[in-house]
Amino acid sequence: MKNIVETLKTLKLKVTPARIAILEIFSISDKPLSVEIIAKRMKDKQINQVTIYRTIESLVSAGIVGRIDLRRDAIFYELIDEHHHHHIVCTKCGLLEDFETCQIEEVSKNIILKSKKFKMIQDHSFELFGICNSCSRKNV
Amino acid sequence: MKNIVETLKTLKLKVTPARIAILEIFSISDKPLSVEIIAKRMKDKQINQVTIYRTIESLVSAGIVGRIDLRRDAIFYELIDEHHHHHIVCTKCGLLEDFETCQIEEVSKNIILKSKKFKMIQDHSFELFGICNSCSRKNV
DNA sequence: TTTCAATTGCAAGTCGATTGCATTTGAGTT
DNA sequence: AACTCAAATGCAATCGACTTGCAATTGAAA
Repeated sequence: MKNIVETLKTLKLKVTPARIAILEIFSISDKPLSVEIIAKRMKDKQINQVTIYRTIESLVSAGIVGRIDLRRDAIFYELIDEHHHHHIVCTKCGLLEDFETCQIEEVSKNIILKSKKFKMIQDHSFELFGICNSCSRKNV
Repeated sequence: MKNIVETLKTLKLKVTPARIAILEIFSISDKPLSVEIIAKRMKDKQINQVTIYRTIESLVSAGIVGRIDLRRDAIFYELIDEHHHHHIVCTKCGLLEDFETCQIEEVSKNIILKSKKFKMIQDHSFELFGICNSCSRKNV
């Protein structure tokens, strides 16, 4: 992500402390984040948790943040950047690994061509769930 | 799904009214169901909503029911049957369309071969999200 | 500097899902 | 057929992620 203020202006979103802070946190993180995690990383700044929820919602609507269901306690979010990727999640400990695949886009295209009820896809989910090597060894 | 009682016995699960009722509902439904929907379809039978939650959990653990996040209010579930499929979801009205694709299994295999932190995948999510033709026309 | 919709904080509320506990029950054992 | 006990169930209470109402504040355009 380039300059955060510029990005917000381009999107015609008001430049507010909450948006800047949250986008900063996203841009230095290489992992999807939950509202709870974001709140912890903002402890110094005085920003209400409700504001985090609403700010993220505005960023999702603006199309620069994506929502991910990792089958954990809360919803996770991450910046939608040029490196489109997906995740493998450990169902025991939550460990994440990214992977990139361009095949999903092809699959989606094929599917939409065959669909009778849909002509256009906005988004997709594709996450893998397993037990990481570390948890496997622990044999929990 | 063949005989429900036989299935439960094979899985070493007790044959209880709740399990039978829920598996019956699943087996006549061609769509994923939420706990709320299942509860409605069981109004005649006297089965507590908590029991539905716990029964579904046992069926998920036993590996015959799968959990699906359709980005709706609640989690959805459906029988894991021979026709492995995924869904396109209308983000406006929730309309569902199934699709089958064997390509996802291939993609998963390729990914796991490259992974450093995982050697085995249990499950995956793959759903498409869009606006259905009907909602498009309404231009909401 | 004026204006006003958008944003924010606070408190309260919503609602899907979970938990504790006493009771019941399925199914193996005697 | 009676015995045994872990598993399953119902009820009430609770949790916790998320949402909403409302008044106060603020970003940014006029």
